[in-house]
Amino acid sequence: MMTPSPLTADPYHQGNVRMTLEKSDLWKSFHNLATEMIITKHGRRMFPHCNVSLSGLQPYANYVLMVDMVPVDNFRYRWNKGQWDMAGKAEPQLPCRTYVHPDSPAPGSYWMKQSVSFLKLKLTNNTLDQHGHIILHSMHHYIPRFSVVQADSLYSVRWGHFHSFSFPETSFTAVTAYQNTKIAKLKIDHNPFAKGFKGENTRTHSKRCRSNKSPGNATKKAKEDKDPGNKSPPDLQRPKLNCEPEEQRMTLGATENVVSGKEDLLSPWALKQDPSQNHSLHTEILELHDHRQEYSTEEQMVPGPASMSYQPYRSVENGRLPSPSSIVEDGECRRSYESHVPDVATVPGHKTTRPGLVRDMGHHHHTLAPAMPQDYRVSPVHLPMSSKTYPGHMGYSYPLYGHYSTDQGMGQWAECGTGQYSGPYFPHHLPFLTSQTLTTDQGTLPTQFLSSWQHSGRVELEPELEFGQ
DNA sequence: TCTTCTCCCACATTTGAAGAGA
DNA sequence: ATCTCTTCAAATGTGGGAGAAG
Repeated sequence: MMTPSPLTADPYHQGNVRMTLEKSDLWKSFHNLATEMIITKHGRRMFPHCNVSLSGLQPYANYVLMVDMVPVDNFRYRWNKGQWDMAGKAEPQLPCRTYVHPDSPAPGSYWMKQSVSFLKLKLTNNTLDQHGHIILHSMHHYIPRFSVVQADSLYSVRWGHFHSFSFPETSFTAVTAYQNTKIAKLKIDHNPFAKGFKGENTRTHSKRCRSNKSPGNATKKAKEDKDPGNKSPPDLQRPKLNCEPEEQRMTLGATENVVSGKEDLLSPWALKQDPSQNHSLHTEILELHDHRQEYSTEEQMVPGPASMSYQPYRSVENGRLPSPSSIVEDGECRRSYESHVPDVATVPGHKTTRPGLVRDMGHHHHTLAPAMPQDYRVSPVHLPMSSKTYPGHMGYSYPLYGHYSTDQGMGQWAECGTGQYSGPYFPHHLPFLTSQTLTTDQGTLPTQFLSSWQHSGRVELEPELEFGQ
């Protein structure tokens, strides 16, 4: 169900970029268990890795593809008795690096020719990392955000329109060690690099024997207690967050009672709370219960005009992600979203794109992750509300230059408030770009461009002030 | 004491160089 | 001389265990 070839030059499609998540079924399998991604000091690949296909691009225009990790909420979590519980406020924001696909920039025809893999993307918890890996906090929730920018070079990205996409099933919790053993098993089952852990006559077994030499392995016992799911049948039921709405839990076939006293801590981990999303994300589970009718599908099914402006607002209110209006279920393994170019002015410095205004717009301003922490809400990147939005619209686009006017100096980065993360990650002379970007034959990126790239981690972090308050 | 992180291990896959053969 | 194919070693990626750190 891909869009017609752009060669047809259908004017109604020229501006419509569609992105499809490959191996969506695999992602959903992990998502059902609450995906965890290992982060290490030296960087760890994601598994499943991000793999998308694109359509609707202009074949002869150059595009830059990027992905960054957006915090889903403003909380830190802990794995407790088989589920993720909130464990306080999130750590101060880290430099949010953007991984630029090494093939960027490339013509639209190139990107559409085959699926685009972000296999080499690595996650790290090392704030001093200088390899361009994406720096994340352990025990925090993130969701990858893919961006497509029409730009002839990495220099001109900031003047291009961003088409951003996010797939709820790709959200994950960054961990330094797997908390949910079911996730580990699922990874072993599907990741070829982990085949060494399959079967019983593996090193794991021998190691266990070795570890038996040390009697009274408290750690082991603690771990068993840690994941009581081990003792339960392998029903592959996704651990439930305390913050999940009750009706959703019930729909998912949960039997546990809602933990009382946490209702006011409703997590904005939107993908876990959007019933319509669950409708598609938990198909495997729901097949057993067939409670689909219990989901409110109006967002997805009825993109009426009345909801056009309301939905993003409600998304925030309920901590939901808007439903995609153009979800394409291509078999079991692909989901796609279409990004419509918003009807926004493209004049640099356009008011609607200024962070200040975005802030004034409060939680209305984006459709991607409405439950973002405050920091990201003021992010000038999430601002499609100023433009024509479509209900249930996952993808969005925006003019980047609007956020970083040409007269914007580096000074603003230095204005980040006190009390925020003050680690060594913010030397202005160090580009927070991927190694791919840095090694491109474009050479060193201009300062202004660098500053714009820092937007997602730093520039937008004006609200970091809140952390210090 | 508990939770989280880091290091190391053994195993599997991937990659690229080297060599053989056509 | 060139190309293709095979072999092999090194590099890389993986989850788990043990112990350290806080």
